[in-house]
Amino acid sequence: MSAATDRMPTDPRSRDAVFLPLYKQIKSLLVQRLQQGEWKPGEPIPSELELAARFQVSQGTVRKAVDELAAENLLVRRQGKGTYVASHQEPRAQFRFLRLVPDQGEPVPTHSSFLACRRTKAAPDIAQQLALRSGDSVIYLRRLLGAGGAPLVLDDIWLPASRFRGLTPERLAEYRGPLYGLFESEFGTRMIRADERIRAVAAASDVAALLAVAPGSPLLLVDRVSYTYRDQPVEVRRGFCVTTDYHYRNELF
Amino acid sequence: MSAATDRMPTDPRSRDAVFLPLYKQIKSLLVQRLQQGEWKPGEPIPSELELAARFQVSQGTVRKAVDELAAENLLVRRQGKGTYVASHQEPRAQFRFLRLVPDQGEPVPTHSSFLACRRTKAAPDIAQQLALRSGDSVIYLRRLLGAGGAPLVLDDIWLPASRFRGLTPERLAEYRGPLYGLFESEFGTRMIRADERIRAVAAASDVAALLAVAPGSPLLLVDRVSYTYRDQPVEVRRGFCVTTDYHYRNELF
DNA sequence: TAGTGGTCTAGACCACATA
DNA sequence: ATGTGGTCTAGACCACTAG
Repeated sequence: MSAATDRMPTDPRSRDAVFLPLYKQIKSLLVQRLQQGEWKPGEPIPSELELAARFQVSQGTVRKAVDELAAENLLVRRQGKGTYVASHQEPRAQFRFLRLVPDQGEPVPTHSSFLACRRTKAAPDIAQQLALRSGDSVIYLRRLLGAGGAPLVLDDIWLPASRFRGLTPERLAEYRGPLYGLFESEFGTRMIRADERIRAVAAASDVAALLAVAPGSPLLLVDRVSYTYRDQPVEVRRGFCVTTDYHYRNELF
Repeated sequence: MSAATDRMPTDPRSRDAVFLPLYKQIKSLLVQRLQQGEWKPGEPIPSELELAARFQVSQGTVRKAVDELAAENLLVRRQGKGTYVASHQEPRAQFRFLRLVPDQGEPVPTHSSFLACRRTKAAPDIAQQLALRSGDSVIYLRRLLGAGGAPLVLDDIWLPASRFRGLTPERLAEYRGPLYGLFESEFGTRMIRADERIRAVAAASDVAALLAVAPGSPLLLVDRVSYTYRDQPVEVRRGFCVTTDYHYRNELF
């Protein structure tokens, strides 16, 4: 076969003829299957040779598609074993979204307690960020995260109710592990990436009380919007962080 | 030729026989040449075919090495033209290390004024971060960054004096453009990556005065260590940021 | 021993930029 | 028309894992 040419000729009839490489198309098909849950987090996907046969392309083309998905943390390659759907359950991925680390020493296991879990109507700004209509149902959570006895982060979280139907205070109380692990295993929603906006603010009195700091203390405010496959927003999170013994780490490339 | 085998046999004599792929070796050679300044920022490197001939490997192997260096922002590929050494001068790379953006609207050009530029001895913590001996000479800069008339960031910067010999207040005053652009074109030192530690602090009175905020106001404190090729630390920077109309943006993958 | 991903090669052709 | 990077293929062999 003569490579890409026969498959995707630049069509002279369409005026905005777009060249889409084969491996991008394969990549898109793989994401589609991930989204549909054909392969679940933690499970292996078919081998490269099998995928190549299924999609009628060479192994090299499948490889390039899988390479990119692995680089984006959607898949995890394991030499000699296979390629697996990434999961928030694996310890390896635990700290990918947790940037707050102690100034000294190793990260200490955190303890989370939920102060609120209820269904409400989305305020305009929350609705907009979740790509919902204003007034659509959302689930609101308030969570206090502590490390080594001291309060560390107060999170307000909003989730689209449609996607997280059945998320109750009881489910939250009994669940152990990261929140994103619960979301992916219980609700089939896997967080892929997130955008954050960070600023310094003075602690309001209610927040200060919960975090056991003086009102007006400087806090790190982290506004996050999380996305699942295909850039679908699925979580809005606002966290107030005490950064006296912790800091937000970041690596710039 | 029979691929990797003949070139790098897993040596049974050495007990910790390490398999180093050919393309990793090529990559290392390319970084070495970049570090030595054989090709300067903004300049093209030889074509893939020429590099393949020079290193006696196939084009595909060179390609894989270059692909990784491009992914790490050391090189920039331009289809039909060639592969270039990345540069802080290009507008494309301007915002790679500038994460502070306005809450609304497009980034406004900033104005920087230098409040200090002198040679001193490195304090222990600075020396340690720059991999120097305590008491080695460093250049200390203090810079006030403003946007749209209002002060935005106060930066304290420490640089190893040996690498930046000849950096004077006059040179700083007359230079236009990003600081990293000056470093790379005038001192042959190109910043590759940086580690940051972020926290919220209350403004001390002197800092508050310079930033035109009330003492005790919450500020974003960004501690940065920048590295050049081969993970050599070359800059320590401590920035106090006013985040009332600006925020630090971050993307998590 | 078999199966998986990882590396390397050689060659063909395409898209893009420039002269 | 030429040269560059970009895509695709087919096949060989290596490293790693597990039954």
